[in-house]
Order: sequence, then C-alpha cells, then structure tokens
Amino acid sequence: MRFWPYPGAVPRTELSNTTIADALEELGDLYELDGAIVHRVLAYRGAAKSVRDAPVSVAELAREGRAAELPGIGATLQEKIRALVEDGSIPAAEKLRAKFPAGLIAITRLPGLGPKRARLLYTELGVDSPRALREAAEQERLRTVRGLGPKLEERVLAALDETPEGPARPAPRMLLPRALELGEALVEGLERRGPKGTRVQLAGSVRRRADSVKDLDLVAVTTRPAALAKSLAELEEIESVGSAGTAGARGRTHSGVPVDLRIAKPAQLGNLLQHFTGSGEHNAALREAAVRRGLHVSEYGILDDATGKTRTCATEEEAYELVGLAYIEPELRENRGELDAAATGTLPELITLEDIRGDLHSHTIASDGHNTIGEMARAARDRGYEYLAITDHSASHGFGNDVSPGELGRQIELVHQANESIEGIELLAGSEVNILPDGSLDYDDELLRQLDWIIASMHTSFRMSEQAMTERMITAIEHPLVDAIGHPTGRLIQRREPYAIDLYAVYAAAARTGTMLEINANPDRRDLSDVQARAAATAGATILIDSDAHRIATLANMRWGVATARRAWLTKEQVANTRPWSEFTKLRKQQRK
DNA sequence: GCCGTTTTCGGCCCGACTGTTTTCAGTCG
Repeated sequence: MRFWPYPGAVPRTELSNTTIADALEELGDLYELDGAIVHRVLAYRGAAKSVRDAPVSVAELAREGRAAELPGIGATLQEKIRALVEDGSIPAAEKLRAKFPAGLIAITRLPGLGPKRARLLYTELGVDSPRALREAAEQERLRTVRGLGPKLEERVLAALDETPEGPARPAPRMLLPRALELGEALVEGLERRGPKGTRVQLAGSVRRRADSVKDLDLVAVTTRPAALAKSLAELEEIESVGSAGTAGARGRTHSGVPVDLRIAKPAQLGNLLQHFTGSGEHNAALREAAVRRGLHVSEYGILDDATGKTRTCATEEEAYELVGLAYIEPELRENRGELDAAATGTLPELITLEDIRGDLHSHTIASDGHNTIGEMARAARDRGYEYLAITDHSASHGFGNDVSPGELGRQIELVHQANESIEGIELLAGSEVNILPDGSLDYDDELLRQLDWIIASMHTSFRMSEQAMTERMITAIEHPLVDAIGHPTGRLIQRREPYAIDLYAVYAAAARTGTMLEINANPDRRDLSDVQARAAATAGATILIDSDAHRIATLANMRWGVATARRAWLTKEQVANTRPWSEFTKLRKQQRK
C-alpha cells in the first residue's frame, strides 16, 4: 500500500454518513416503540436526514465534537454519534434492542399499523413478528384488543399475503424518466378528455426531479371538478379509480403506480401546488417557520393570527412571499437549507439545460455505442453544442466492445478527420479509460498523450475495501493526463449501491489537482448524486455533466444530469461544460501545463 | 431531542381518513 496521500485525512475507514443515519433512524423507531413523545422521535428522524445530507464526514465531525454544528443535532446526539463512531454502538440502542424484538419494527411498517398498535399487540397478545401477527389475525385474536377490530385483521392478512415477512424495504420506485413520461401522458389525457379549459400539472417528487418516484401527484384547475375527476377513470393508462369527487380522485395505473389527482380553485392553486409538490420535510419546515411569524400554512391557504383571516394564493410565488420567502425552485425543496437561503435572499441561480455547451462523454460503434462519429457529432451540433468528446471504452472494458491499444491511433485519426469535415462543432478524440485495481490506466502514457480528452472510470473490481478503493481512485485523479472521473461512485439507482469509497478524500484530491468530477446523466446512474455533487462543489471540485450517450437519442439524457445539478444547488459557473469552447479547452490538463 | 425577533422552558406543521368509538386515537401523506 502506498503512503496515504492527503493531508488532514484520517488513514482509517470511517463510518459513512449513510450508516450513521441508518443507526439514528433505527434508534428513533425504537424510541417510538418505547412510547417516547412524537417530537423526540421526529428529532431522531430529522437528525438522520441531516446526517445523510451532510456535505462532510459526520464521523469525523463527531470525533472532533463538532457534529452539533449540523442542523437538528445537539449535544445529546453528538455524544450518541461519537459513541457509535468510536465504540461501535450506541448504549441506548443496545438497551432498547433487548427490550423489543426486531420483528416489531417490521410490524410497524405494515399498513394500518404504527408503533402504538405494534406495542399494544406485543404487550396484549405477545405478537413479536409478522409471522406471529398472521397467526393472531387468523385466529381472530386482534379484535380482542381494545381499539382494534375485524377490519384491521382483514387488512393485516391482506398485507401479509403480499409480504409474509413484513415489508422489509419500501415498495420499488420508478426512475424519473418513466415517471415523467407517465405523468405527462396523464396530464395530456386529462386536459384532452376533461372539461374544456382544464389545466393540469405535475407536482410531487416528479416535479422536484427526484431520482425515483413512488406515486404521481397531479394538480388541476377546471370549471367542472366532478366531471374532471370522473375522466381520470377513462384514461387508457388507468387501471382503476378508488374514489372520485369534486376535490379530486385517486387511482392506479396498469403498472401499479398510485395516482393522486387534486382539483384546486384557481384562487388556491398556489397553495395546493406548493403543498403537493412537497417534499414533506420542506413543507413541515416551512410551516414551522411560518408559525413563528404567526402564520399557518396549509394546502388551502395561509391563516394569519393577526387578522384571523385565511389568505389564498393563485401562484406559488405569492404563497412563498406571504411567509416572507423568495420563490424556491421545486428541485431545492428538500429541507436542505433552502428556507434559510430564501429568507436571506441567498438562493443560488440554478444551472439550466440551455447553459450546457458541450458533452464530454459519448460512445460510438467503435465500442458499445450504436452510431458513428459523424452521426453523433451532427446530433450534438443540432442540440446546439459547441463541442463533443468521443470517449469509447478502452482496452480492458471487459465486455467485448472496446478500442484496443492497436486500434486507438486509427480511432483518433477518424475523430480528427470528422472534426475537419464537420462544421460548427469541435470534436475531441477522447477515451473512457478504465481505472485498474491498482489505480493505473489501461492505455500506457504514450498512447494517452495522443488523446485530446481523458475521462477515467471504474468498471470492475467494485468490492475492494474502502481504503483501497479510495487510493485507487486518487491515483487516477492524480494522473497528469486524466481530465475527469466518470460516474464516480458506480451506483445504479435502485439496483446497485455505490462502492465503498471515501468521497471527501476524492473531492479534495479532485479540487487539488483540477480533475473534474462527473455528474453522469444516465438516468439509471445520476452519479454523482445531488447531495454528493453539492458536497464536491463545496469542496472546490469542478463539476462536469455528461450524457454518457451510447446513441444519438441518449444525448438527450443530459437533462437528467442537469436536474441532479439543480438539486445539488449548482450554478452555471460551477459546471465546466457551460463554458464556451475557448474557455473550456483551457481547463484540460494537457492545456494547463 | 432540538431550539429561540415572544422563550434556556415549553413549545414543536396541517389536514384527511379509517375504524372504532360514543367523541377520538392512530395512521398517513
């Protein structure tokens, strides 16, 4: 192993923010079972979120006694996190785990059952697992408990039929592109079939452009609410509608996605849209802040204690203004500091898709892409780009489609020829070079020097230790010819966790060496994530947004990367490929020498 | 458990729905 290369970093594997957040959530669940007041439980959940979203290593903060600098964490939680980091566990959690069987937490996740009822079932009936619960329900023993009845037995059995062990994980969510496509089809269908003049828009996590989405929220304005609610059932995408009235309708699509349509009076559209765009955490924090000003925010309006009157808002802008805030873009509504920024006028001016001037990661038929250099170049030019890097896979990609060292010279020549013959776009002969387990690259330096642009990525050996993985990555970052790191964590949304790596060390090394870190815009990746990209930029790293297109059509994936960048609070200035070619080219490592 | 242009103590977002109750607790978003 080589010398640990970065000053100030701790040469030992720290607990990740995710691990710490999970532990705090578990402790919150346990306290809830134990009958703690709801606000204490909420404090744990809030703290868990704060840790998960933190732009720095919370383990390191806790060792230094500084974790309480994070919102929602005070002296008590600072100490508990320190115990977890230094001693490996939190004493309070150990105690509660001994008190409540693990199966009880699974029971609280069943529909209709929360902590209160789970505890009741445990103390009254000795139910300590989803299996024991099924038995008790089948024997009609739930109804013997005061407050529970036959309806609940039915509901419990139905839920346990689907997941006999209890829902271990939350229901699977759709990725954003599919959710957006489905949502837009519903909007279009409702506007077409609904009463004339009906206007429908998407709210919820789709509007916030989250990585994935569990249901679709639609907000409509119409002259005939009952008729519009009824027309939801007529859409070809809709399988069934549970309830429909003048306030809206709920149903599900054939693909099993819950759909919630809410109908607003035009004068209240701003309130309703704001409420149903969420996030839940954003709304809760917004309302708490409003209460301090004597205002009570709901989906129907804003009640002012001073006048006793409720004011309604036709637009979201008005609603935010009434509580003393600047308008907050939907992508920022995650309670990650946007309320303070809106109160002090320090919200960032977010990057837009139109700001993007080039794409530095694309594939052609030379590796696993589906179009030629010329086709990709013209499509990029048609998107208004000034530059495009052709970055086919290097020799050891390992999936059969790659550019061997012997072929690379020819590939470079082809790109340069295309660059000569195609007007209006600068083509870079690049490569997506593999980072080998020891951190070296799989073309030798002599070959690499012939390239205009090098993006280095990991495609194999994901299971190395965190320290080894971090050293591997930093070795690549420090390579004098590597311009950028592609999909830095290797995650696949909903399918593969990031590999173990110390991202804070990665950000620092990238900032120090001027190596760009990619937000890969492939909607399965969006890697770096929103939280990570924000932390990377905060650490001084330059961000790059790439489509990683494997065909002409997927050049358009850029939009998902921009969505992630917006959720990361990034401005145009923080993203390298918003620069015109004359400025961008100076950021390349070979040009900076 | 956190936190402070009403507070270092006493608050802590809002509303709907459900099923079980005789006025409401628990759950959900």
